[in-house]
Amino acid sequence: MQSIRDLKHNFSIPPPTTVAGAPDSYHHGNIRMTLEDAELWKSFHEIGTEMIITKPGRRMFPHCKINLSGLVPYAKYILLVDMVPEDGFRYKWNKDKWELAGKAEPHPPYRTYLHPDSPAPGSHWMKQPVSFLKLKLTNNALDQHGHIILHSMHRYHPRFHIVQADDLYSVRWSVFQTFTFPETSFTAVTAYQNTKITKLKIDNNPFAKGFRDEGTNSKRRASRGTADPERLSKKLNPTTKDSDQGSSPDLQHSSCDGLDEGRAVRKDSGEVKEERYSPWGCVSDRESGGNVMGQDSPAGSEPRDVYSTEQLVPGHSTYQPYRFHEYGKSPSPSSSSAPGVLGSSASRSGFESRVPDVATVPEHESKAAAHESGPALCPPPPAAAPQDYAGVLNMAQAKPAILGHHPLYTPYGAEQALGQWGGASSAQYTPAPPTHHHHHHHLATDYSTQAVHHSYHHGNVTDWSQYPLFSYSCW
DNA sequence: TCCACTAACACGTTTGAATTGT
DNA sequence: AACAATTCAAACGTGTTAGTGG
Repeated sequence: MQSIRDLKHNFSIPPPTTVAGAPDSYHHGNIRMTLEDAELWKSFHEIGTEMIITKPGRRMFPHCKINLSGLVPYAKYILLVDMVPEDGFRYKWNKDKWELAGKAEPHPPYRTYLHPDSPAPGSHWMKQPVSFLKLKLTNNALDQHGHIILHSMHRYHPRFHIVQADDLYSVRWSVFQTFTFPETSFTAVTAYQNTKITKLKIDNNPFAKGFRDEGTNSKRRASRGTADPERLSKKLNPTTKDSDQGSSPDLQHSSCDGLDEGRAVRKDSGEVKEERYSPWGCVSDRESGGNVMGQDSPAGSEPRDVYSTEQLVPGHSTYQPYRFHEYGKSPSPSSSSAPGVLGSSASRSGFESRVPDVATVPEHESKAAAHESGPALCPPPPAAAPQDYAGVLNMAQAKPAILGHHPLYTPYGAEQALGQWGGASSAQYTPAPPTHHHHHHHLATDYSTQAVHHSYHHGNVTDWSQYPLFSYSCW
């Protein structure tokens, strides 16, 4: 194993790769996905995007918004988003740049965000940009709100998954396609490190508008010094938002993450990466990330391999290894020829794969689900019946239809569900049992129990499988 | 002392129920 | 009575900053 010293080797995060002549979108088969607000993303990417993660959960900014086309209008699809590590390292902000600070820590429970409109017909997804505004990131490994859990000072990038399925129960049997956009990579932080990023956020995020006025800041600063008694009392007011659990309320907003209305569709996004592995591939355990990446120089393309190497594609015997040249070379700004990326992609058939082992847990419907189906389903061996792959998903107001009348595993609605959440099989993260029921509107998969492998395991599966969309927990 | 992180803050934005208008 | 438009208070989403803990 390399020492941190070796790893550092004068390393610093290089300027983001500049996309030159890259396609503004990419499509698997007939499906085409483009990133909305690509320019904004790029402006952040050029500086080094940082996403704040807090205990209660924090939204992303820019937030993920995509355009879709090529879907079968009448076929139903489910959209999912998850975050995967960029590499196997931990970073630190030193002076004015990012530096390696060692190997990445074991990743916390994996969760996947389900777009609240899911499932919806292709026509619905295509008629306007699809935003994931309500997606929240947290650094709380014990989070019970279903937010995506990340480590601070680690780098990640979102993956967008499109699954053709009538409901979450058929996801496992459905064809899914995954897309990623280089410019959406970011470093998770608990406090902004690069002031340029802070400024960009303030200038572009409406919610940060209050900080554009310097006078306001100074004023606040002044009042802060004198612990105003009134303020303190105000804090005690029941109506005051609870900073810790306060995030739950937002989940109650029914208008969340819907499709953006009347928004102009921009298609000038940068190069689009596509991943052909199966996010649902078998899970071995997080360590592989470190192992795989740990050997390589961060400056090289290797780090990328953590998520770009060949993936298990259940149902496809012709799976081929695939590597993202560009994406992996963040250090080399020049390597921007997007064509290479696409060119390197293997056979198109590889883009599709079966989605196995999917268990869903629509939160806001957890109660109903619990009623209908009762407690968690603890399935038999993997690769068996649908129920076998009970997973934990935090769903943002997923349509009740998703649950349909199928039995569900409810992480929040049912106590036992939570047990799975923490993962009896997860030695590292063992969230405390829920003390109360929540209406969870996020659908997230908890991968804390990654020891399980499904039977679709392909011969040359790689460590990629450690980043599945769904966990095979519950047993 | 340094670093990562947290909680409390102030304040603009957004939400959504109540109210008013057609 | 039904629906649309408007109001407005509460909740939410922000970056800041002092304080905490290792």
